[in-house]
Amino acid sequence: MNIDQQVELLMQGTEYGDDDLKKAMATELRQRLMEAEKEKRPLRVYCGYDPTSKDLHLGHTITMRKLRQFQELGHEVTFLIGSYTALVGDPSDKNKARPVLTLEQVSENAKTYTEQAFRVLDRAKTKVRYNGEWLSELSLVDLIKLGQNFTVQQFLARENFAKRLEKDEPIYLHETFYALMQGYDAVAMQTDVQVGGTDQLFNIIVAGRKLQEAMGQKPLVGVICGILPGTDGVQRMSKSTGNIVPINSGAEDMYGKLMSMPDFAMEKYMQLVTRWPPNEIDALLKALESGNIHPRDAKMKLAREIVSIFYGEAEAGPAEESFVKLFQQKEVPDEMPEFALQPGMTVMDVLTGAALVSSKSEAKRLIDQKGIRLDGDALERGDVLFPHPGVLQAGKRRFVRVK
RNA sequence: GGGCGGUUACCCAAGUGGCCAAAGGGGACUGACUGUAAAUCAGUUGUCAGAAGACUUCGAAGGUUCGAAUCCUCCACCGCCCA
Repeated sequence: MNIDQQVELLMQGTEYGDDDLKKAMATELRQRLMEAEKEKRPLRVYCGYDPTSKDLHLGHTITMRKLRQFQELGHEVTFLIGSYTALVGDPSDKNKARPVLTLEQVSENAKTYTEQAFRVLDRAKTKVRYNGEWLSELSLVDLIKLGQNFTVQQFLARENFAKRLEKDEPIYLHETFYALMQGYDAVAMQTDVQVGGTDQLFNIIVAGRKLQEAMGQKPLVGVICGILPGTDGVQRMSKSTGNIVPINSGAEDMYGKLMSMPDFAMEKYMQLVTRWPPNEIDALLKALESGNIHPRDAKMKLAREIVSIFYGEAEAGPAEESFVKLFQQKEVPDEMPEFALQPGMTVMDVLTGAALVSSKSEAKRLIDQKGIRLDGDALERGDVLFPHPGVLQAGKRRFVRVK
């Protein structure tokens, strides 16, 4: 791959909210790549992760995919765990302050976090580090000196702070440390390239570069990845919005969740999560536009690609088959939880016993709405004896085999 | 430290003594339609009970009242302004 192709690939799916900035970064990236080639050294690339939760979803993996691209081009990738920054909580993507984690929670989360990350990253080529390594060494004086590089106005100009200010919501002093800490990460690791989401724009472009310059380093190139929308196609994928595609919930679940995304979200997913090169994505998008490919089929191709990234082709195939069977041919899934029917049990007993519903009221509602089916036939009442063993279905996607 | 305001169900938000299980919106869920897409239509959205009804809920705890989300006291948390 020549340098221009590399730049195109690495800039795929990036978003700077400003064309000039994007061009500038692309140019700088190109220069760095050339330098690296000439000096026969890999670029030092990193992305930081705050292990605020244990379970990763697709949104978390966007930057990992980007790191992977760097790895495949032979660069040195560091998976940085924000053991210290997590103590602060990044204010970036929230209009609220984030809860602060304890060190124990951080290290516990970090473990499962990296494990899942290696489904995308090449384990052998990834360095894992914790920013507590250097941040814990900083003295108060050091911190003050870092702070001298920034003005309060710069922080207040940030969208998320400005918004909170506008709405009279709290902005805590410690939140402003986050950018300093992250900027210092870049300095400590003498970073060439930092990868992050658009919510990290300020931390990377302002804080990281500025501190590096102040410390006499060459300012890093920021590769700012676009934000992945959730299964609703609009809002950023996040647990609190409830629109996530978890990466640890099984191939079938992932396939199904991906198929439920709106058509218009496909392009983002192609750019941000697949392994497809830019030209292939273009071709697929063109085929979609001209009607040469049915949107559903494109989505199936997309879902299969993504599932196979995380589970391998061996599991992606069957996941697709069972999806087709289940939803296109309306058959019941092959595997589902089982529930042992006891003599004398009513429909209600089974529904609550098998945890298909969270309350009896909910069960009654579902029954009234014809949402409870046994072997395909809607059950009319909850207070009668359970008719016979079979497949009990609540709504579209909750199944239990009653034996 | 002083002055003022806020805290309502998953979220936003109305409600200032009975007609409040609590308007409205969002979200979610169910059904129809479908490509588990979008859009649309109909419905549901505290718990328990076979409609009736009962019980628990409006930051926490006490109190006034026949009756409180609404009034009083105190506590906690938050914001704004002044210092």
